[in-house]
Amino acid sequence: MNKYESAKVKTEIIKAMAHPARLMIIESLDNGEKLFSELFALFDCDKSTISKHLLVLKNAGIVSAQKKGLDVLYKLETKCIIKFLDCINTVINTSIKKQKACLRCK
Amino acid sequence: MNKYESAKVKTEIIKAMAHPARLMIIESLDNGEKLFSELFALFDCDKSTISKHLLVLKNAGIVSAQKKGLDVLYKLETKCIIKFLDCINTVINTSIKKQKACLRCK
DNA sequence: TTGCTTAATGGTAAAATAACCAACAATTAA
DNA sequence: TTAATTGTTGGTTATTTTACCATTAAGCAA
Repeated sequence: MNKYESAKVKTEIIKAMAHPARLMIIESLDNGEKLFSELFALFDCDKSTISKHLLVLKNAGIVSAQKKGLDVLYKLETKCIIKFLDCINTVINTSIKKQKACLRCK
Repeated sequence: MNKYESAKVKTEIIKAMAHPARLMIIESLDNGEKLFSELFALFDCDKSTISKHLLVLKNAGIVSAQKKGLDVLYKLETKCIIKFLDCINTVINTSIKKQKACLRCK
């Protein structure tokens, strides 16, 4: 597998995180496993939309699903995902700092 | 700013990472700053394509650019991005392990 | 069984993303 | 100045992603 193909595999997982709803699902699941109905309640959109977002996360190996009667229990497969979000905040804060510094110069 | 908007800001950065070429650029810049020409040499595509990928990374605050004569020097703004890639590998390895376990069951 | 509830799937249209080519802007060297 | 080189931007087309609606499948309860 060449470098590009190797990078492509990684981006499949990153792409799965690259949607506000899916990111919120991940953050929510970090506090413990949740039922589909609980996750769905976080959003104001069609049930099928959330179901498909969860499918994307499942296919990426980020979450796993388990039937519980009529409902489905979802849980996070790897905790490290959350640590990354701290880094994202660093990027955001760095950008904000630079913008402010830039304003002072003008 | 509500939770969805907050998540949206974060996904802007994640989306910037969610392309094989951009991920390779990030990984390359982790070894030190690079000229555009050096980064471009990693790929087999149009120069404008790479230029636009770099613009995406710059807009996300992941890299910064500095003119050096005819060339442009790019560098990584935050090192933590790289640590995340370790996590991605964990997700991949976990998935592979599960697949193998699944095969044994059948 | 017969409804009732809930998540998942199929289909479609709109929006976002990505790649190429062509043209441009900036810099260097003759 | 003029010509050559290099990175960026504009424009177009093809692909991918996303959200909704309608339908289906699975499980529960009367």
